[in-house]
Amino acid sequence: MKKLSITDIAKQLNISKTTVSFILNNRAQEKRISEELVLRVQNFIKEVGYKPNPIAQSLRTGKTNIIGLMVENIADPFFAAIARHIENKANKNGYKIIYCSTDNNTKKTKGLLQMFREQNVDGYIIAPPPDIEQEIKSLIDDGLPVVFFDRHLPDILTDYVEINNEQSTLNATNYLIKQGFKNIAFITFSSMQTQMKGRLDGYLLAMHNAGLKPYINQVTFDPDETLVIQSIYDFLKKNKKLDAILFGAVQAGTSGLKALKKANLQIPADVAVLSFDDCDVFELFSPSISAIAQPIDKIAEHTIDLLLHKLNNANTETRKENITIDTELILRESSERAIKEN
Amino acid sequence: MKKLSITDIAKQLNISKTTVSFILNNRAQEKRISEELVLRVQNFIKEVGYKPNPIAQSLRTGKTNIIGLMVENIADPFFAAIARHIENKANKNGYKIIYCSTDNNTKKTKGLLQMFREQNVDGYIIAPPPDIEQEIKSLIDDGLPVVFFDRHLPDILTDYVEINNEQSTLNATNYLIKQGFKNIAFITFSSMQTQMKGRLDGYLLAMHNAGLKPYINQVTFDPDETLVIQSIYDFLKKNKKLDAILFGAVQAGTSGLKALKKANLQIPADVAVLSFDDCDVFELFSPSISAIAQPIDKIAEHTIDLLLHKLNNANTETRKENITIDTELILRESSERAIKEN
DNA sequence: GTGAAAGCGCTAACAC
DNA sequence: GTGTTAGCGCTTTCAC
Repeated sequence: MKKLSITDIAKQLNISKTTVSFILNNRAQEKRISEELVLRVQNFIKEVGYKPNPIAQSLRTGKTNIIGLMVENIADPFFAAIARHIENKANKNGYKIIYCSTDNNTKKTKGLLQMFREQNVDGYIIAPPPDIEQEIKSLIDDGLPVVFFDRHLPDILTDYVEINNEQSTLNATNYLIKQGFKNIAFITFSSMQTQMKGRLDGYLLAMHNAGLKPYINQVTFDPDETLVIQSIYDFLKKNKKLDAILFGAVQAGTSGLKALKKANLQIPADVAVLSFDDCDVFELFSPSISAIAQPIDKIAEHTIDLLLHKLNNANTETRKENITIDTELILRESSERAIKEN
Repeated sequence: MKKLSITDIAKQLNISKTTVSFILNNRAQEKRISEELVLRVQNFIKEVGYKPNPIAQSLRTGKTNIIGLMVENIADPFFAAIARHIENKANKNGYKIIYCSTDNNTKKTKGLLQMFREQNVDGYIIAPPPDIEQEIKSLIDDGLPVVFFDRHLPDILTDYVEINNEQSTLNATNYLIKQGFKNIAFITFSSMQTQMKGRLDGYLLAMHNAGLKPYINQVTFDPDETLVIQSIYDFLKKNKKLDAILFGAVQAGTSGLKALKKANLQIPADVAVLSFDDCDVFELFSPSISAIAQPIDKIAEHTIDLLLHKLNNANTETRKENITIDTELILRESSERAIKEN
């Protein structure tokens, strides 16, 4: 059973395919096609279950109704959750999502970007890796809508959605300071990307304001978690005076907890813990883990909204929107000042 | 700067686009095009950076090089990890992935399936929801390659990759029995799908073999986790004799742990715990949580391999492959028989 | 108000 | 060995 084409429809109804096309694209009124014919066509189409071939439409119009989503890693719970929300809303608006994981790797991303371009995706949602400015610029120059999330590129003028990274770690660090902790470390992945820089800055500012000495451990990210754990473990061994740790990312946090376990340090008696990113099970830990929760729904919602808006208003406006969203500091047991027994 | 088309290439080289097309599609030898011309064309193409328009190719050939991936929920760590592996391998083989989340909802899935069909995806990787047999059958009848994973539909003859669900819970339950537990509950989501049925069967078989009375709690899945927790909590309150629990899915497990905390039950002193699906942080819990680990990499690898194979050997063979993969029982503290103090 | 026809970029049957 | 040409299914200009 071959699929019907617009020509088949036209033939069977003894009209031209132009007319069918106009009716299909809601231009019947504009083209002053008789109410009656419109109805006849619509009924017939529904009856035989005809659907226009989107590939032919794409070839003709240059629009694919596909959005390219580039996350760091789709297996990462944060990005997976973002992907879920974006998918929902995109589908509702007639868009499909092609995704890919950049691994935050510049070279890989260039290849993926090329793939998306060849595929002619209509718009891009990207958590950009470093040093990708040139390729993004070329995208934008060609009039393709691009929205960043989670981080941005300072040299690129485009819409983006971020959380208030600096304020978040500032608040968290201030809280730890108020609890009476003095030797507070910041453990994170080494990165010069905006989100990570913001988090580091917030921590440094709080420590500076309080006149405290900062302890920073920037771990090189590695897919092999044992290396990360070892690196944090070594840092802990070298800095025995630490009484609190702020983790700059959830992967650093969980690896850090494993390192703390390995070092046999009690939380929060020996060292208090607070991690960026909340995670379902943190409340189940003993002690439960304090966290800076990102409002993932909001981030995703704003991101896809921004892109859909650009998609619907091509070239209408060039104003770039930058949205900053607040995080929530969730205080649990791990960051409480314990009464030391002496 | 307009993109070049094959016609432009042909014109600039003063040859016909057929020749260019043949060279592009590696049919130069077969068509006996001179070595020299081939080289000239290839160099020119590389020089100007020409890439064929995949949409025009699709329209012409009916192939899109897109794989449709239907998971239950892309935000679920299991499915996200699967998606990651499939993406990797698909990209390496020149395929892109369009994904969607079915929510295990039949009606929603029908719509998504329709969307994929309209989009003309080349092949399907699906974790099928219930009652979708008709639509899948129609897919297969139309010659479209379909591979299931995580579960299958007994009435549909197609390739699938699953784990050994029944054996997994059989082993786990037997382990608990050997530890000396007598009142072992199985808490899971109510579902008649093959994977869930297998897990239930394994548990029942083990209990039956040991002459023990089964305690089953089949919770209705709800995105609002508090309802799940409450339901498990109620079950715990009604069955105070329980000394061990086997959870049939990781979401049941984490919700269950929250219910146990709420009920103020100590693990494993009051009740031992073992959960289907391992999760990064289970080893960090106090006590650490025992789990049945699915080899996600293997599942994904076999699944995409099966599909790629079908894609490359269209119609060559109709033999269906069903792959069953073993799980790993990871024993930690939560399932150890505690020495009760009396 | 409706239809003929061009053309989006590509592949491949067929001609020479 | 290479070129001509028909179409894949659709949108849209232009003519009537």
